[in-house]
Amino acid sequence: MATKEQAEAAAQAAAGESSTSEVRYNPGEIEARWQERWAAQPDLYAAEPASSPKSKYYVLEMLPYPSGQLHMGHVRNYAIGDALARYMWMRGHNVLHPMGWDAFGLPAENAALKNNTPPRQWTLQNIAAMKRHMNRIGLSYDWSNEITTCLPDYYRWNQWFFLRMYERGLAYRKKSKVNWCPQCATVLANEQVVNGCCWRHEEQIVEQRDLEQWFLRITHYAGELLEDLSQLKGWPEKVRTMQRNWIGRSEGAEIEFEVEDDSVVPEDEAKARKPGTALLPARDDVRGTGKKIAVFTTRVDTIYGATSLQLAPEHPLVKEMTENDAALAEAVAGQLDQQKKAREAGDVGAIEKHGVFTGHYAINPFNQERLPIWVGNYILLDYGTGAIMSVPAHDDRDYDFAKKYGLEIRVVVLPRRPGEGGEADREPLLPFTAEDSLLINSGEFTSMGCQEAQQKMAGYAEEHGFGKATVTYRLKDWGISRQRYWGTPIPMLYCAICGIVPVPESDLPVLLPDNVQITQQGGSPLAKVPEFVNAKCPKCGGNALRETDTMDTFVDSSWYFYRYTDAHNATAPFDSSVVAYWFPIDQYIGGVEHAILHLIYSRFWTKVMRDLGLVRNGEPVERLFTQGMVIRNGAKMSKSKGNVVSPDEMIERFGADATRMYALFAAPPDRDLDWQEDGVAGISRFLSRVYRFAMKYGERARTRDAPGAERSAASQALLRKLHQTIRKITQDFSGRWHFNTCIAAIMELLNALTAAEAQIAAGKVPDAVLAEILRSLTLLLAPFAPYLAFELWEQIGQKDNLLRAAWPQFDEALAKEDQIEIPVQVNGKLRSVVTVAADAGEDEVRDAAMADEKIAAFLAGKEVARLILVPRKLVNIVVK
RNA sequence: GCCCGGAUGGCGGAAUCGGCAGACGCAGCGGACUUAAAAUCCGCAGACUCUAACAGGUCGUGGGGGUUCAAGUCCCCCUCCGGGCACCA
Repeated sequence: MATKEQAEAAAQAAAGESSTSEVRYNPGEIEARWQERWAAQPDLYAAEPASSPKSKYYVLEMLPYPSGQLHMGHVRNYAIGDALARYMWMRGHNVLHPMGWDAFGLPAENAALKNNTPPRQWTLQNIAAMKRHMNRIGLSYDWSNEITTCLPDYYRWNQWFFLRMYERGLAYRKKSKVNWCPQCATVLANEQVVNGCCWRHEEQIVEQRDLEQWFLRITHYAGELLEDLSQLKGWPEKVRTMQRNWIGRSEGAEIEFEVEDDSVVPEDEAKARKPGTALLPARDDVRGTGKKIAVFTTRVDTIYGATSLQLAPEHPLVKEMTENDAALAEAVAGQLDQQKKAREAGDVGAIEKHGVFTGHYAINPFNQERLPIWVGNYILLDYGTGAIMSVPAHDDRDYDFAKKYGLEIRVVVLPRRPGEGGEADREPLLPFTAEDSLLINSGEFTSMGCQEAQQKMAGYAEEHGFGKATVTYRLKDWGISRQRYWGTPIPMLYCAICGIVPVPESDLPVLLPDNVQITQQGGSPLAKVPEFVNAKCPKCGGNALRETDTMDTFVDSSWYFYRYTDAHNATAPFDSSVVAYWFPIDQYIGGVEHAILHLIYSRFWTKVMRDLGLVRNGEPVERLFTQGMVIRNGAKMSKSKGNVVSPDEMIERFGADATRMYALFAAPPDRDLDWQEDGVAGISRFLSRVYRFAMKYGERARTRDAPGAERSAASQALLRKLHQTIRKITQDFSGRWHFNTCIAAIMELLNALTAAEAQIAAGKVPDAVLAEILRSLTLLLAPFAPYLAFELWEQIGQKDNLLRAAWPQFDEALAKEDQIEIPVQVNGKLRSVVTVAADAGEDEVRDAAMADEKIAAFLAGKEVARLILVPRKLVNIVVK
């Protein structure tokens, strides 16, 4: 180790030299120069054709909405993808790294209203601006397959896919309750409703409206979407869990209860019936009406404990019952109203349970008991069958409800073991919901375990024709109709004679007209354009009306990454053989906010395309990476919080290299990143030190001499550090992606170089060694600071394209330390450190430890009970 | 309520397999260079404690317990923060 005096002498020597040949790192000048040169080589980052002998690597960042502004979240996302793309090129892969624009959507219409600029013009201007910003950052995109989703050469294929789905029954129209955002003046998908509010307008309560809508049958793939999640080993567990919950598979049984025929009920009994009465025993003269109520349950084993049926207020049978019962109609209407108010209050979970007795009864098919039929506000129409059997003893919600209305609570399951729910084989604490338990009072199923009973009872129901085992999903079909202008027209016609008629494929694309008056009033703006609306029916030639709704913009982003492989194809969405070469995407990078919406739709679309015979892969993305948010002053950067730092300003002050490198250095990429401007200045200082060092010794690094065999200790040490750095970064790229520590390692390498500067200046490090170090250092920097790397590459006399230069190989022999420090502990406490040869044997290490003065002092007069020696790690001496 | 993350110096973070806690950077302090400043370079730097100094000691990774020769890392319990889902039968 150098003494303080030596170090100061070296510093003085170095300082003296640099003052005579003052070089300054000027990122503005360097980056402007390289940008010009890169702009002159449009195919610099172009992927090679599928015939390339190289192995393919498809790296993709989520395409942005062209708001016109890049924010730090974008910079971080793209810096990660760009580092990976550049690394993969240098590793000899054929890299596809495309970019495009998610260009349809409401902001363009809002901007049109505000500035009186047509959406198309506004969007295309923004795209041009954002593309300039991306190029300024120095991102290695292959623009030859750029996609703009609002242009007809792209959206015609949305229409084409829609027709294919329509032919297969995967696209259909139905009237349904839909989520309506008054501010967007359009329908929202279930996935776009957050806490009962609009995803774009956090304060806006979503209303329910009845509308005719187009749906895509994503539920057809619910099972597969769920099962295939287990194949996605390269996806974050968090995202897989979120999708699993969203799909929400429940195994259970559907059981039909027949409604009792009221006309045969004796008059006195009928009079006795009041809301809240308990169930009635089985009667011999009971007759069914033939009307059935199907319920879905995951606990068919508890069916002997059912003491009422509960229907959703919107259930069709309730509608029927209220027709001749004004009092009931009023009660149900009140209930719906309350429900709506509670939902608007926000906290759905806290809504008090509420019910109305309908006056009717149904028959439990297992024991012929007669269950009162209620309308319960906690029953959801669109889950399961919209009706349940209520088993108060064994369900939390049913228990609350029964307590409130005094319904009978009948225990049919006992705990097997003490602990959960009370003592074994005794009446449990209610409600008792554990399933590892035993049935009682359940006819022939008594004394079975719950799981066994579930199977047997579902089988019994099926045998007797009143039910079956079934699976229910939470996932619902994807409503894609939007009453907006700036989207893909849905290629459908309504003919007075022929009904719904698809636009023939030869008539695609259905062009979105330009001259449209945009208003925020309800209804699609396209409906006010007669030239668009009025068409001829392709079947009968008569007058027909066009569908005036447009598609959800998530349709655009569900398959865009396929189009990137063949964006100019005019006869098909893409060439399947080219897709077969590039897919699946090797690495997809984006924000976790798309964990459900975009990433489920994309998986669905891929499965549809596979079934259409267009692609062979069943999943679009092999590995997914979700980067953390960019935070400043403890909150996510946002205009409303006033803590936004603009990338432009950072680039202006410190350069693109420093800005993007800081985005990788400040935190591991999967964690949130705290933006500190002083940190960017620190990176800029580091790049400046690299630049000055390289410029000072660049001339010597131009040597063509091969490194000689004889090397000074200084060269050995530097080469060791170099190869350790290469090893660290290479390994990190292959999995962990902790670019923050990669950059730290490059800093350490530079620190070692400047610490050895006196020896370097004195010629103790041969030029050939210096050349190897500078070349490798430049290559290591290339994924993170491409401008500086290209500049230095040239300055040290390299002529070939840096991006195609081979990534440096590390040499284990050179990376190996010849001496290592072994910590020595006594009773687990660090007492000394001994230095031994790296290949020292156990005896040698033990002897060195025992011989150490400090250790000897600790051992004096004590008995060594045990000695633990971990090779190359540590020695721990246990004494009594 | 349920399911995932996370908590380490003044700050961002490091410690990849149970083996020297705090790499690297920021901010800070001291110094060199300078007429001066900026820039640059060198050095110091978890807390407490002992010492004139050298050297040393104790404590320390949100809190409490445990396993182990050894725990930021593994196990159990708890607190706080962030995210997702939520009357899903």
